[in-house]
Amino acid sequence: MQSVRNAFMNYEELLQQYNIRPTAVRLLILKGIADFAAPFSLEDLYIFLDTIDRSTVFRTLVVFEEQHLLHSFEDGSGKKKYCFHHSASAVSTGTAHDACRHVHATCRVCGRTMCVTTQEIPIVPLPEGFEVENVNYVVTGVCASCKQR
Amino acid sequence: MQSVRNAFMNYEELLQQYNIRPTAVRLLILKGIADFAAPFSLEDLYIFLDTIDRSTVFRTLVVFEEQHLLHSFEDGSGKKKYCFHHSASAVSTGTAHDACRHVHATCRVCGRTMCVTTQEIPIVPLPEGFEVENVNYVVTGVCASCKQR
DNA sequence: AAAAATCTTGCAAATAGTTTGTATTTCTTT
DNA sequence: AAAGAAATACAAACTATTTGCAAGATTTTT
Repeated sequence: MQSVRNAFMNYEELLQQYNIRPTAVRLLILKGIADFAAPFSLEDLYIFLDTIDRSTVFRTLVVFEEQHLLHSFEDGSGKKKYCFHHSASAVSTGTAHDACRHVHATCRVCGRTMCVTTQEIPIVPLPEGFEVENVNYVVTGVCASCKQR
Repeated sequence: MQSVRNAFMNYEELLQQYNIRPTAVRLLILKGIADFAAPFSLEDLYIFLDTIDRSTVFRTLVVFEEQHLLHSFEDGSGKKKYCFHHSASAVSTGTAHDACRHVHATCRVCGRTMCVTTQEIPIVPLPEGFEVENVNYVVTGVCASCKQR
């Protein structure tokens, strides 16, 4: 699979790869998402896109997540955050393997969340018989640039 | 420090240890909390206590968390969850060491969240200069008893 | 012990964020 | 081109949290 952040990628094909009908609005929303370097909230995206209705943005995010183009998680900010999958397995496997496998670091001061992709989330032993579907590991604190000030 | 779950503990002393004035309402709320074997939401506690106002319960939880008697986290259910610290370090150190150090497992079917205290959360390398204050590791899936049905 | 100051609580309402109902528009298929 | 299906916008509902304020309780000061 091509990288979702490749500057030369074809957004239309990308949506089709994920079995999402590439409507005009969805392409606009996808382009908007690609402009975010870090996880974003519904609000972030809605403000950025400006002309598209909030409920449309919301329902589009639901579709994108259902089709595993995005994943969502909570970082403690009170707003659900979304981001692209960083692995390339989503389309090929279509299974639970497309769950998020990286750590998120949220700065309490500036509110930004970063993806920590240098290492996968370490697995811990769980209660007997618990079937894992998703793992969410969020570190909260103060980022380097906020600490200087 | 005595265990917060000791059946013979003195709730009044416990609050004082955490620098919380032990009012009648706070003692009722603390006793209510002690009846939950697993993390609970504001709503859980409010319904359980029944006679105490929701905003009072809320503000009490804020105080309990500020004084590090409880910690809170999000498990993806949309409701903030609270639970006692499982370590005994809170009073003695008074530092970031009283942050939650264990994994939570949430069942998508029954909605319950369990504390996985068999092992501490494994540490991962973070961006240069990031100062960790809190770590939240939540596994979502289906628990053993829900899987049987 | 009374008065003043501070903290706590209950009630009501505001806020924030997400989600849904429905009519209209757009797209796809026939 | 017409019919059917899907997507979108607008409005409003819903869920959970949070806050303003007045009344009550507790602590401190005089």
